[in-house]
Amino acid sequence: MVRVNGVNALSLRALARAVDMEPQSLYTYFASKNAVYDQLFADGNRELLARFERLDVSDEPRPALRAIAHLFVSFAAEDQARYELLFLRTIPEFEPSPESYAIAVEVFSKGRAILASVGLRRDEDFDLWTALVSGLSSQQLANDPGGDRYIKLIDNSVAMFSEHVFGGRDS
Amino acid sequence: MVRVNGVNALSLRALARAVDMEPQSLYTYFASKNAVYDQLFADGNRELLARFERLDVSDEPRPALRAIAHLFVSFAAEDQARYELLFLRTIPEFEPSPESYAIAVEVFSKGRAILASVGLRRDEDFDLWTALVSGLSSQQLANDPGGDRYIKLIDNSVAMFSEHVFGGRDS
DNA sequence: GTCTATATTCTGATAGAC
DNA sequence: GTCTATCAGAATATAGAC
Repeated sequence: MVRVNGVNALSLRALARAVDMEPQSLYTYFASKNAVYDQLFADGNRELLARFERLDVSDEPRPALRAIAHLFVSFAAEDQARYELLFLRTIPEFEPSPESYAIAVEVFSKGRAILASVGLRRDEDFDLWTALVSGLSSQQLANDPGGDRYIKLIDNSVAMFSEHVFGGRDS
Repeated sequence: MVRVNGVNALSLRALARAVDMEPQSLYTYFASKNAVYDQLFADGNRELLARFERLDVSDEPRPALRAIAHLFVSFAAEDQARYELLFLRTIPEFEPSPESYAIAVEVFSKGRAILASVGLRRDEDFDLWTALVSGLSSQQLANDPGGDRYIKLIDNSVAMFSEHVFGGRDS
């Protein structure tokens, strides 16, 4: 539902109908609407974390950064609503529970650790990296949903970034 | 209203109350709720266009790019809801009217023309530029609203980008 | 665990008097 | 141009029978 109609189109009534239930029965499973968002938030982060953990990271910075960027932008491009829920603050009243937020922190730490392992350790560089990758993601979603206009720019972006932070050499 | 509570918090009733009107009287001014969004969309784009036109663009690429990036990221950081409305596809049912969309196209053309004037002419480079600048913007809004964590990275980002597209020389 | 029934409040929108 | 009155339906959520 959320994937098709956006994160704000979620209605407990429609969700219940989709699983052949009366809307009221959902309250057996979710304490509130935000609890549903919270579950989606947690699931999304778990999925991203799993992909990070499955990733075979090269020792060489450039191939490693390429793989990470492809992983993230693909994850983002797959599902606009999930991207909004996880990375944009688009539902003002929603805040993840501590348990769900902990998973998001884990994702962040994992990403950070991978980047550190290829030599990217400065806070500024990490922020610049996330800005670059999230920019490609959000532009892909907003301006070419379903296409690959910005996905095609990933390798070029990584080259630009690597040159900037690593200079001529490789670490 | 939208600025404070987000783009989805807009209700015609609350809007009417805010201007001391009965909700029904709004229909004298707006044919529908989407017409209100459309007005905001047009106003936002007009404002951005005006700022672009006011901008005194340097002949040198690097200072020019810095000024453009600062202009855009500042515009974005000022107002999360406006940014969502103009640049993210966060209201699924809303599509700007042809008249309003024309203003958005004008903004795009103006930005494109300014970048071309400092030597940035390839489509790919332009897309990479917008990804970088929108990445800084959306990260600033999502992770440090009201702060300057990503704004501080602008000059560094422009240096990285310029080096990549212009190489050693300046155009 | 699922249902019926219901509470409460909100939503966008229209008709027609003044 | 603004109002009153009203529609038709949406929303989240609770109480209590089975």
